[in-house]
Amino acid sequence: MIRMGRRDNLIERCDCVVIHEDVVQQVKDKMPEEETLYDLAELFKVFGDSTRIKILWALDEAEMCVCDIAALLNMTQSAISHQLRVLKQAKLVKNRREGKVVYYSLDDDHVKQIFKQGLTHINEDK
Amino acid sequence: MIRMGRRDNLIERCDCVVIHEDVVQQVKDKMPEEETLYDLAELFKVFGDSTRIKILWALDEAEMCVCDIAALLNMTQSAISHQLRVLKQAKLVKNRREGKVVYYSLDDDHVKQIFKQGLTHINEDK
DNA sequence: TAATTATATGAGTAATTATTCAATTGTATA
DNA sequence: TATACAATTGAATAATTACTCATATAATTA
Repeated sequence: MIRMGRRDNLIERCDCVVIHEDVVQQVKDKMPEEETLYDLAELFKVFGDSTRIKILWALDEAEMCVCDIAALLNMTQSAISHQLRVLKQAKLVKNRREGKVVYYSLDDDHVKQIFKQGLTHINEDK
Repeated sequence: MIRMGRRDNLIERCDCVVIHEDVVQQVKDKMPEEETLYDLAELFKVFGDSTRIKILWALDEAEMCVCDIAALLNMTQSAISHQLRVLKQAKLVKNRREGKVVYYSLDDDHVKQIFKQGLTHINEDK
């Protein structure tokens, strides 16, 4: 039974016979670092919630305070605040304080580009 | 106390006084349909898992069978199969059967573009 | 200072989900 | 036909998470 991983015990947990060892090795060599792919997934996870998508879209139109966003999306201010925290940690939004009011805005130029790519895929399904 | 939503009871659940009613209304008019934003979030949710990101990246390099992917990622073939199901439902991958083996490949040209945009954001953090 | 308001935050809860495990399906072959 | 194997699938579980509720913080104003 041919199994891979002799070089670097690649497949301790694979429960099947390797079919195309050469292809696997080639692709393995081309894969980015584990951490890069993890970070990428973490970023998309932030985009993977409709509330956050709405917030990002809204902030792309105009700078808004927490209360405005809550009104716009018909949600509690607390829920919005929690999500803004997530977006800020992901460095997608920034804020500035003006008295009691905190204004949020986009902190990244690529947000709309990422949206566009996503929409292209969605609309492809005719 | 000025509250919004008179026109279309927008803010039943907002628990704060609206600060910038005009801005909220302007942004509201520019927001895409609820369904569009939901679909967009659903798509990014698929990208928001490192296992799936790895699978997509791998398939961008080469067509592979389930067993190959499991070996490459050092995971069980069952786990991979479950994730391939998710990716297929999202129309991101397609497959073809050749005897006992099922080969998977990308079903979308934009996957790499979406990756690139994401990486641009990540690498922006110096 | 006390009251008000905008925002943030921590704990709790319900829902979602990635993986495991066991069993099944589909195909090839001995 | 019986066996082997790639892949799929369903149930169970553990972990994550979006939101609520109550409370705290920060800034303004009476």
